[in-house]
Parts: sequence; structure tokens; C-alpha cells
Amino acid sequence: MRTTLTERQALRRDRVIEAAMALAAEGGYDSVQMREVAARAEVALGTLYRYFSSKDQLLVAAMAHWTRQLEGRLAARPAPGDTPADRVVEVLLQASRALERAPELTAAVVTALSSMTTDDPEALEFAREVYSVMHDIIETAMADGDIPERHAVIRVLGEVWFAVLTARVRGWADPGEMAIDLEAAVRLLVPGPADARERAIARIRA
Amino acid sequence: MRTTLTERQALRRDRVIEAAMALAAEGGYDSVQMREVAARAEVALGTLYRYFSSKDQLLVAAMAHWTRQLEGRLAARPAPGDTPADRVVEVLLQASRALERAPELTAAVVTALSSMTTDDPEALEFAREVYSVMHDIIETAMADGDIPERHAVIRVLGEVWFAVLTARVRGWADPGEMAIDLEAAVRLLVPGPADARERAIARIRA
DNA sequence: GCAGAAATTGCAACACGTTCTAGTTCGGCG
DNA sequence: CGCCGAACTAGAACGTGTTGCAATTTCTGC
Repeated sequence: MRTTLTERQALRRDRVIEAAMALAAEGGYDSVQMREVAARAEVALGTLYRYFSSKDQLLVAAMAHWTRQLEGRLAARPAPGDTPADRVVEVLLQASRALERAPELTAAVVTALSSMTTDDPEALEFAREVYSVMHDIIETAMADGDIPERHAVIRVLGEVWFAVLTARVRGWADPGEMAIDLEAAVRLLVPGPADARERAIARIRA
Repeated sequence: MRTTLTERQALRRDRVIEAAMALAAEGGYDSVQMREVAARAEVALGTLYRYFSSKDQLLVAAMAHWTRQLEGRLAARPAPGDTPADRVVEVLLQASRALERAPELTAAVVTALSSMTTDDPEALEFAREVYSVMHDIIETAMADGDIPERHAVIRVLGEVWFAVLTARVRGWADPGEMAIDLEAAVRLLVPGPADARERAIARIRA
């Protein structure tokens, strides 16, 4: 494999990702059919597989693409709030709402992400990038240093985020439950106003 | 659909689940091939689909079966520890070790669980059962009542458990990381000895 | 024990991810 | 320009989950 792409190759690759994202946005994971992606991108099926070794890798690449866009939009609008906990809640809910604006696309990329295994190191790299963006977003919102367990808290929040997002795209939870669970996790993990903590916790019923 | 099964039907159903579990234990999700399950259970493919509407539903049923067995073994051996936090850590690590004893089977059922959608209400019922077993196990270990945020904590721990288990079966994390993440989450969420808390948190590096 | 209903069987067929092949075009280099 | 190897194309083919169907067996009510 050559390392630098010719211009026509870069165009082809972009067309493929865009075709995949368009199909995903229309009908979710199942609608992203490799033959159809190839057709829309005006590329042969074999070429598609030369660029992306599997449907999941393609979708995870699309996710990375999308995440970079999303990151900019979230970063431009710093989360309001007087305490770290308030700001973290706010930024997570902002992210949820952003994903909710393209639910099928979200479902498709989350599905791809969670069916990805380590036998695809390149796709793992994309996944790691997504995680690190999430980490940065939360860390910025916590701003900043005097919480010694910061890393551990962020890591746990990342895990909760993954679980809640999975539940959402699988239909196990609706956007409201997603928000409740996220806020409860943040209030339990990040020091902040006691009354907000109580309220968030009270919203969880067995 | 008749509601009560004849004896031969119950036997057939059990044979099917056992065949699926055996195949899963040998080679994980991909090795559970519906034609092969049918052959091992000495049942026609169509019959298999009469009992389980999809491969994932079959595997989730197998998971419920397995969970009930596991539950007994975990319940028989109450987790040792002087504080709620110690006991919750202990019970989660016990569960992890139990799953680690059949890694391919674990991977298969977790894969099935996480690709399950709400358009299969019956399978969701099984999934809910699995979650409730986990909930009870943790609640028992916490023993007991005077932590007001109990429900919220358990819920968040369930989400962390799901995320960590997914990471494990996907190969994103090894058993050691799984244990570290689980303990860190418990120490952050459940009141307990400060020194154990510090140690657990310190093990998390970005 | 028997008639009709329901369940089971064996097998073909379909869909879609993935792989393979044979021929064609592209891009760089003498 | 002309050549070579890499990239691309069209399309066939394969594997596995899933569905459909006609023939057969088992169950249930009488």
C-alpha cells in the first residue's frame, strides 16, 4: 500500500465516506449496504474494500469524520455552569442532543463501534480517537486541576456514556432516560452542589 | 403458539440451548451457526426458528439460562469484606472471574445482548432478567439500607459493568484492566475506606 | 381410535457481507 | 512516448442468517 494518496484517491475516499454517512442517516446500520455505498460513491465494490476492510471499519471511519466536526461545534460553545458538575452535565447533555439530531446516523456508528474487535487495529485507532475527544471535552468542562481523582472520574464517565449511548441506540432507553442517567452519574462522581445531587439521584427509580 | 409445552418440546428446547452454549463455549459468537445448532440438537432449522426468532434471541436465552446457574454459585458464597465498598468490589471481581472461566461463551452472549433491539420484546425480557440479577447481587453485597443514593449507585455500576464487559469481550481491555476499572468505579461511588479509595484511583492512568 | 390442527422435517431460496477473478485504466519512469 | 506494476472495474461466487413450502409426524378433543 502506498502511503500518500493521489488526489483522485482522496476524492474517492471522501465520496465513499459521504455515501456511507448519507445512507446511515437515512436508515441506520442496515441501510448502509456495501453494494449501495459503492454505487453511490461511483466506485467498484472491490475498491471500497481496498479502502475499508469491512463495513464496520467504514462506519467507524465515518464516525471519526463526524466526531471531528462535532468536536468543533461543541468546543466553540463552552458549557455554562457555576460548578464543575454543572458544566459536565451540560456538556454531556449538549452532546446527547447533538447526536439526537441524527439518530439513525448515531445508531449506525455506535453499532459499528460496538461490534468492532481488536483484529482490526486501524479501526481501533479511530475508536481511540473518538474516546479521546470525549475525554478532552469532559476534562475541559471540569476545568480543572484540583480534583485528584479526575482521571478516574472521567474514565468512569466515559464508560457510563458508552453504556447509555448503547442503550439509547438499541431502543432500551429513550432520550429522557439517557439524560437522567447521565446526570445522575455526574452528580455522584463529580463534587458539586448537594441539592442538585439530591434531585438528580431522586430521579432514578430502581 | 400454545402456552404450555409438551415434554418433548421442553426437551427439544433444552437441547437447542445446550447445543448453542456448547458451540459458543468452543468458538464464540461466530461458531454458533444456526444450521450447526439445529444439527447438534437434532432439530430442523425451521423448528429452531419456531423456538427462537433469531440467533441473538437464542443466545440471550442461553445467557439467561447460564445467569441463573451463575447466580446460585455467587449467592452461595457471600462476598467477604468489612465495608459495603469492599464487598461490592469483591462480588464484581468474583463475577468477572466466573465469566473469565468461559471467555468464548461470555463473548458470544455479550455480543448477542448488545446487538439486541427492542423489536424483540421477548429477548428484552431475558435481558432485563440478567440486569436484575446483577442488581440484586450488588444490592446484597452493599447490605444495606442507609445509603440513600443506593439505587442510583447500583444503576451506574450496572452501566459501568456493561461497558467494561463489552470492552473485555471486544478485546479492547484485558482482564486486569477490567478489574482495575471496576474497582475504581466502586471506590468512587460507594462510601468506604479512604486509603482503598486512593489506591484504586491511583491505578487509573489517563 | 380418529379427524383435524399444530408442530416438525428437509430442503430450496434469498439477502447481504465478503472474497475472488479477469480484464482495463492510471501513474510514474526511462 | 511506451512500459510496468498498482489501482480500478464489473461481476460472479461463497457463507451464513433468515424465510418459505410441501410432506410428514405428533398432539388434542371427541
